[in-house]
Amino acid sequence: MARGAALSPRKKPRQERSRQTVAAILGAAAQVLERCGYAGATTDAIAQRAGVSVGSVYQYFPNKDAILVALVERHMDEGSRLLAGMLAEVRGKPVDLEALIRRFVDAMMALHRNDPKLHRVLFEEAPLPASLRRRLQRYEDEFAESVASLLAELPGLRMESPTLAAHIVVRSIEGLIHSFVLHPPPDIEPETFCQEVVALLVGYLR
Amino acid sequence: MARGAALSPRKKPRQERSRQTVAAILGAAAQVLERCGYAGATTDAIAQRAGVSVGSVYQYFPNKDAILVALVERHMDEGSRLLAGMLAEVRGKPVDLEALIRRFVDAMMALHRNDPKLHRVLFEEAPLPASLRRRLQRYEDEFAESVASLLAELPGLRMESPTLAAHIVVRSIEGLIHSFVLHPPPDIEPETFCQEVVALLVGYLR
Amino acid sequence: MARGAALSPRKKPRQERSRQTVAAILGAAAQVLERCGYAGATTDAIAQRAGVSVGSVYQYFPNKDAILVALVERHMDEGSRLLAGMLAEVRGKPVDLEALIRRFVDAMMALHRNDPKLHRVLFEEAPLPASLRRRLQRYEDEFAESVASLLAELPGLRMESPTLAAHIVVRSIEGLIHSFVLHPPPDIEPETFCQEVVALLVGYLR
Amino acid sequence: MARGAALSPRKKPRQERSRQTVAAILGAAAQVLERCGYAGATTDAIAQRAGVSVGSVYQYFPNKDAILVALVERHMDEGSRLLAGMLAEVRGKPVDLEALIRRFVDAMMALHRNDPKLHRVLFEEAPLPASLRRRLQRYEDEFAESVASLLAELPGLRMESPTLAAHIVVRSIEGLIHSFVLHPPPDIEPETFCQEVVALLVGYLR
DNA sequence: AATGAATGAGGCTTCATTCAT
DNA sequence: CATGAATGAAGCCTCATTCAT
Repeated sequence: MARGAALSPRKKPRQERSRQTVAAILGAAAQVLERCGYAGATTDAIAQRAGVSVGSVYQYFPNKDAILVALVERHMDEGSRLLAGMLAEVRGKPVDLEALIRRFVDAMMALHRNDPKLHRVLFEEAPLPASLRRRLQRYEDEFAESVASLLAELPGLRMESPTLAAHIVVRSIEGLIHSFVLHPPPDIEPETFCQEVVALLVGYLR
Repeated sequence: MARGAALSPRKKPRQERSRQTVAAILGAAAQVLERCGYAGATTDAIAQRAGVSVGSVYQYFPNKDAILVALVERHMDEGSRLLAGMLAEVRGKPVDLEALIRRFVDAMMALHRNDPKLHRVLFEEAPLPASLRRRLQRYEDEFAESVASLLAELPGLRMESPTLAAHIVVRSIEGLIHSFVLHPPPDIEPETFCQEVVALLVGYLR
Repeated sequence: MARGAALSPRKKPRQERSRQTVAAILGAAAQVLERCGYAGATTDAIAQRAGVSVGSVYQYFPNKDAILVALVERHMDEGSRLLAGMLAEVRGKPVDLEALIRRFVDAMMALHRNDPKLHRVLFEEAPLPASLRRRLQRYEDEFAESVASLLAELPGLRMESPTLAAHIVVRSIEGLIHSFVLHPPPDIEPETFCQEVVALLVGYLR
Repeated sequence: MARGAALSPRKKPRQERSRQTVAAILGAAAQVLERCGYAGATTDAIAQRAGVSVGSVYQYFPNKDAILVALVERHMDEGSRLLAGMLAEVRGKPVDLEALIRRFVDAMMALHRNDPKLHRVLFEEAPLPASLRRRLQRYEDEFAESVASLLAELPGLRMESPTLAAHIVVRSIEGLIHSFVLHPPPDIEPETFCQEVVALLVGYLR
């Protein structure tokens, strides 16, 4: 990891062609990371798979890690859109606990189903720069806070601390689904699994 | 990572001196991995910290991966001893569900508290050879099976599938504690957290 | 540096606009060379500072060397105009030795004062193509010859060889002023320095 | 040029073999620099000419510039030994001005005769780190100071400022010989040239 | 067995130059 | 003609591994 160096994209693509190139690079990086892991994702491999030359990669990203960061950000954006959407949707009309949890589980499942391996490489294997790690942390904390306030408003739940409960909820959903998607246990259908996760948390909160 | 190469220690250390050297190398590798991450753990760094020369490292390990594998095995051994001990202890006398879960949680906590960072590097960041990954998987499955049969014997639990339940239990404990140790949420004591995890699972199973 | 390639400007700028562009590029190259040294003077940097695209640079110069060569030629032209002017002025009316040397020193000082750093980069740091180096050499020899014949005509000088004397004169003036401008010794005024150089050479020739 | 980075040798060679390797690398670097200039002196070229692999180069030098620095230091050492020796020799017994200057000229000639092109590349073409440039400057100033005090003690010299005179002496000798060695003017023998330089300075100082 | 010097493939990055728009 | 995106050879450097001592 380049320390303190520029990690943000180098140049905003002005022409249409450039935007395509950047997209191709990010897509290629995702594929290569998924297939070969962090160590195997060389800049040459990424460029080749993107169908461009290394030079083009460096026209838009100051170094290899910047590609990674861009990818993580793309994932974070997607994730936060999904979760924010879910929260907004839920906040409006009153829902019962089970429906709430189920939505949450579904959203998380959707988030992980796309490319679970890439997710793993990106968030576990890759040595992300500290700043990005902090942002991730902050983001997860905020999300947990939202869930906490949501739980606090639900009637009929006995909790000592909504914050603690929210943490447990957020992290067990995240952890369970992550592990399920990455190492699916034999003979268990996703739907069955999701129902069980919902049962786990409803039992906990009620 | 050299794939498909020999990964088992090159030579069984027969003499005392050799055994010490191997231990020193493994200890050094653990420290370096913890401090510098996977990328920073060069063979030179490990050798230096172990107080031996690179040549000596290759006297006992055929390649860098083998060190990593040995380290993972050491951790697995420790873990399986801990968990097996717990299972044995529990199997003898009848315990109630809560006590059972609590023991499990405590064991897992003990497993992670030692050097959480090393654990993370070893099991998430490092690109373990496929064979080892399979062994880890198999081991976890076996453990889940043990838990399943244990649960099946407990009276008063309504479960559709002990296997599924065991999976949920094993993975949520593992996931929650892992994340708690690595990214401790603000203002939450370990003890409080453990109690909450227990509550989560007891609520689920009962 | 591409050796043996075409080094003369690719296309004579016929139109006003082109001439401006070429001038802008040369000016930019001078600035960039001065600020960033030879290594830092990339074609992109030059184009950017000139306010044109790299493509445009290559419209007028077949390669990077050609820019450098043009710049050196510009400097040589300026220098030879200055020195030729001085020689012409001196040849007409009879001057005494001291005035002659003083003029020479002043001209050389004027030549170096403008942008000493650029001068250094251009003539020392940059790997000029051999052909240009030869031209520079030839030019300096011719100039020394002129000085030699001038000295030969001056009465009252005892010299074994006007050629040798001229060489000594030309090169010591050049060398002293070059070094003075680039690494000014502490607490010495330019004027004082010039007088001293004059004294040196007058003492030598008389 | 690596900024602020380590430029001093990486590892003191302990074994005899290492010392040979370091010597070979420095020698090779000198040759390559001389033949190919700064730009052409790639690490691979140096390693190849030294008969070792790139890796070996980096075992002893942290980066390419460190080789250059070592070379410059070697030259500086040689130079300062030569000049210091000359100064010491001269300080003891009383010498007349001409003999003094002559010694100086001879020493400088000796310094430049070895590998004049390398000298040029090293001190003019190569972008030396600022710290080294300062050391060079300081060294040259000290030497000029020594010469100044030497001159101050000589009887029968009329100088307004020994410091200024010393500067003129040091720099004109250095400049003239440098240029003579690098671009020898046609039909002038070194001995003739040296005598002329001596004449120049004796005429100046007396 | 131990040492540490030597190896060299391979990764990251730059930048002169070309070319499609 | 101008633009700036694309190219890719080539340079620097690292580090797992081997080998002479």
